[in-house]
Amino acid sequence: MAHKNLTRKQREFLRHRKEIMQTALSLFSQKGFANVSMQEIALKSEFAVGTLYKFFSTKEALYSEVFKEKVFELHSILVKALNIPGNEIKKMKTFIEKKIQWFTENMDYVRLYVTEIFGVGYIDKEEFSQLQEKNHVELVDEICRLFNSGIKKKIFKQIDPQILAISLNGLSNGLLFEMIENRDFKQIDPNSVLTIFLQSICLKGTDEVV
Amino acid sequence: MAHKNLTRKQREFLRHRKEIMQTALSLFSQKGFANVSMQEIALKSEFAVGTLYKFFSTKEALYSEVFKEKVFELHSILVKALNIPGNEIKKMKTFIEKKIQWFTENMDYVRLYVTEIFGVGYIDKEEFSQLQEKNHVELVDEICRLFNSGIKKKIFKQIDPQILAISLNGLSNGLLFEMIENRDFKQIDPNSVLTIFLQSICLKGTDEVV
DNA sequence: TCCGGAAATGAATCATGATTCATTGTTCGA
DNA sequence: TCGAACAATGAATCATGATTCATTTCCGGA
Repeated sequence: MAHKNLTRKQREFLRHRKEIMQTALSLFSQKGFANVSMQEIALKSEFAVGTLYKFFSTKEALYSEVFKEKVFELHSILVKALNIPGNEIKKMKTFIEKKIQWFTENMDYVRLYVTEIFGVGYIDKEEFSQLQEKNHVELVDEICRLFNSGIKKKIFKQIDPQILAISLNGLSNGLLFEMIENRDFKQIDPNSVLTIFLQSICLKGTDEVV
Repeated sequence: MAHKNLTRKQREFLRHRKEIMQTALSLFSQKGFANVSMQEIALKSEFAVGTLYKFFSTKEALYSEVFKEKVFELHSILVKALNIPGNEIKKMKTFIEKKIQWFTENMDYVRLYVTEIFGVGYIDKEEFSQLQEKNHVELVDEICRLFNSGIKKKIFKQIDPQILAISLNGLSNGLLFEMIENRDFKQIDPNSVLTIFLQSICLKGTDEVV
């Protein structure tokens, strides 16, 4: 990104801002929006309360920034995964793997994410659901494209790609759900579950194709 | 349940209690724990604030009661669904249908449910996760039993029932996820998704079996 | 009808925590 | 070195809403 031609002051400003956001993310993730006070964020980030307000006009604004940054991060990882070089099955596997990896690494954050998505969140509803909608549609489209091309190549059976996209999304979300709900889930390899799904939509066995 | 041999006073007490809980459920579901005040619950339920405290020692306690009642309701519906008369596929379908039906009818509440499960909730963590753990294990066991008996009867392929149970749970949860995240999801018939899953684990086509 | 105690009431108390702003510290060009 | 402009500080303010409790209302028996 544009990082040159900024004065030292400006760079410092940005660095401080980022520091605050990181602290806030970690606290919000651990304890949820309502259970974190500005005092606490100030303390941990080693700024004064008043200073936080120099960067973010309200607690909600801070939260919103922090939150949206992560949404973008995840979305871009997923889209990227669907576009790696390789055949359709490779792409699907990468998609799932990346998703699971990200969720695993950001499990604390995922809680916030779910809370917001499910509508009892703290971010301005209009703004967020619009963003969310946009991402969601984009992703489902991308997955549909994947299935379509797989069907054309006779790798997949001829099933409505829309339904497949949602099944895939649903299955992977469900797994994540399971992982989070049930901490000792790790004994189970997500791949084995994915395999079941693949078996049902692939014309041939998956191993020979990958 | 035991409802006779109570004085009128006692019955009235119970009725009032239930009324408060219903109001609270509806408010909490719509706006989440943090965004509902005791004043508001009092107003809507047509009792005075002080009265609420005659029934529930704190706001958390009220919430907890309301919340747990619903958890029991869902759990008992699911267990019942797995034990209707019929073959294994019939049971699975009923299970999914009942689950989807309940989630659909209680969509507002589901938000609370998810929030709690994902750990940023307001109910005493220890107590709740113990209850949740118990229910979850019970359910997975029940589903495993189902798959085992299906495998024995050669209706299902020979796949680790534990993995199947989690896949099924994951898939149906994921669908619900999708339904809630994306309001216009209703265009898609959950059965079509279930069918994909069934195809991959059934030895024969499902239609002939049901 | 009258009385004692149970039940209900809601204004007042109190705790928490977001937000403000007068004060203090820092930077840097003259 | 000096001081104007900018940045940081955190104690004080203020709003919200949970909880309490002194008072009132209700009820059943004498």
